[in-house]
Amino acid sequence: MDRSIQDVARLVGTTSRTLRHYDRMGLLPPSRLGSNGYRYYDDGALVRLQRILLLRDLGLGLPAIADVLNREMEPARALQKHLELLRQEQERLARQIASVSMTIEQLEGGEQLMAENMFDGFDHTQYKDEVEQRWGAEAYASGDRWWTGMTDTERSGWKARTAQLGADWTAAAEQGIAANSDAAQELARRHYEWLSGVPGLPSSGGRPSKEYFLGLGDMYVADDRFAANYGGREGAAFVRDAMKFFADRHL
Amino acid sequence: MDRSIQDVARLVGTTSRTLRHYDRMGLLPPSRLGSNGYRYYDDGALVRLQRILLLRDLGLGLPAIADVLNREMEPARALQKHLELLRQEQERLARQIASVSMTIEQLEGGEQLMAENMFDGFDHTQYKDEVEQRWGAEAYASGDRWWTGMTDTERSGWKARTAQLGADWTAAAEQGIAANSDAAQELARRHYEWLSGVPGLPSSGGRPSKEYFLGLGDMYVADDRFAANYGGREGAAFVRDAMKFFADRHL
DNA sequence: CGTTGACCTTGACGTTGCGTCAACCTATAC
DNA sequence: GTATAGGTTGACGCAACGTCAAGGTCAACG
Repeated sequence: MDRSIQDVARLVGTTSRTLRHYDRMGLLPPSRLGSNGYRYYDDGALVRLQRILLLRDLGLGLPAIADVLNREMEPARALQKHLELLRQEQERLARQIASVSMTIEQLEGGEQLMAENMFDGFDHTQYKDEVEQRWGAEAYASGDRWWTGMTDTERSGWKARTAQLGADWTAAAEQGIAANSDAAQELARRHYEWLSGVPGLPSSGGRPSKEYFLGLGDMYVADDRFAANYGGREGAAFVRDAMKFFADRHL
Repeated sequence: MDRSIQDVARLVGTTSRTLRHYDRMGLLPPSRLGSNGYRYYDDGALVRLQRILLLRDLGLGLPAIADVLNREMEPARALQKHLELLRQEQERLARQIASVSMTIEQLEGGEQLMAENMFDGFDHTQYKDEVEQRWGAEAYASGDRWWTGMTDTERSGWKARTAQLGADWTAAAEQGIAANSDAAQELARRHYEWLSGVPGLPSSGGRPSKEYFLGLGDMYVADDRFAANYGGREGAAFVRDAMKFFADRHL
């Protein structure tokens, strides 16, 4: 009752290459080896193969299948674990589909694929690593580029506010006004509002947290790429001081 | 204004390895190469990189991204094509989730992972290659093992009918009755009904097509693995004749 | 001027599950 | 004997990089 590798392959609807693969990785050794090196499979091997293919069709990986068949893991538990992965994949796909759909709409609305210099160096998602170290990875775990969810008008509006804010900060710094002056504090308030328009930041109740706001000010000074937007290090120091004053008062 | 590879990587939230990868595959060459071999990127390269990452986040493959950026394909059309793939993936996932969920329920209902010898050699999905050559691949394109969608009772019922049908055919063949006799035609009718319970077959209006039914009869004779279920080649020939008679009358 | 540490280079293997040759031996049938 | 089908062991390919490995370069510090 032993069958050759081709017989088995046709019988279960797969290929001999697959069976050799399963053999080499120890997932399904043939029940007998001919003196010529041929692989022969008996009914027991067939049953095991059917189980393998069943689990494979359910989407499990071969190592996971091996765990189940070698009784190193409860089938139900393995499937439960796998089910969660599948659900996550599905959610990821759903988000991606939404993003792609919106992007298509924007493109058909005559917009370019991406405005040049859209962020003017303000893209906070750039500082993924630094921020993650301070506030944990989950704040950025979504991985989506948040601005893909913005409409055309929203984006251009945000871009304009961003540029204006940077210019106003720079001007104020050059005038040498005090960080706790009303003008500087008004700028700090605008800065906070502007930040609130960036989803995905570490926030408490929909708005950036005090810790994030303060940390951000420090980064403006510490990082030249940021500082450049506020008139260099001195300007950035002024911004940071104003932000700290604002945060202590209102956050 | 040229930036080193690490600067760029941190700036956009990726790694230098990725940038080298994009360089080697021609997707994003550096704007300048130092005499020391260092890669330097200007603002133009940064814009291109941003577009690459945007499209990548939408799930496009790098070759597809290259097509878009090299203006060999309309962005909107590329995204539309991609959107269809995503939708198909999502449907596939949904079906898989349903299958996994049902399997878990069965397992928790105390059932084994799979009954041994469930198909008694009748599994038509075995003959994927042969049937695909005759009726096209799309009939089996779904790839799902249809019976995973059956409940416990459905499966055992189908299994019983299958075994009974094979036994009845064999008995009739051994009695030497005519293929166009009423008894043989009744068997042919039962065979057709039985086949109808196998989703995924090439059908016209929910039931197997005449072509499939006739081709199946031929295969019963031509293939010993099938013939064995009907009492060998002679029995299979009887079955085929009865099926042809039935098909000409009723299909 | 030497050293340290950060950053750069190319090269190559690993990942997942096989498909697809390539080169060569074996079994079966006419 | 030979044609044909089927068996064997490599080894590369795919997608998009992660991850060493080994070694050259650059800026700063003492």
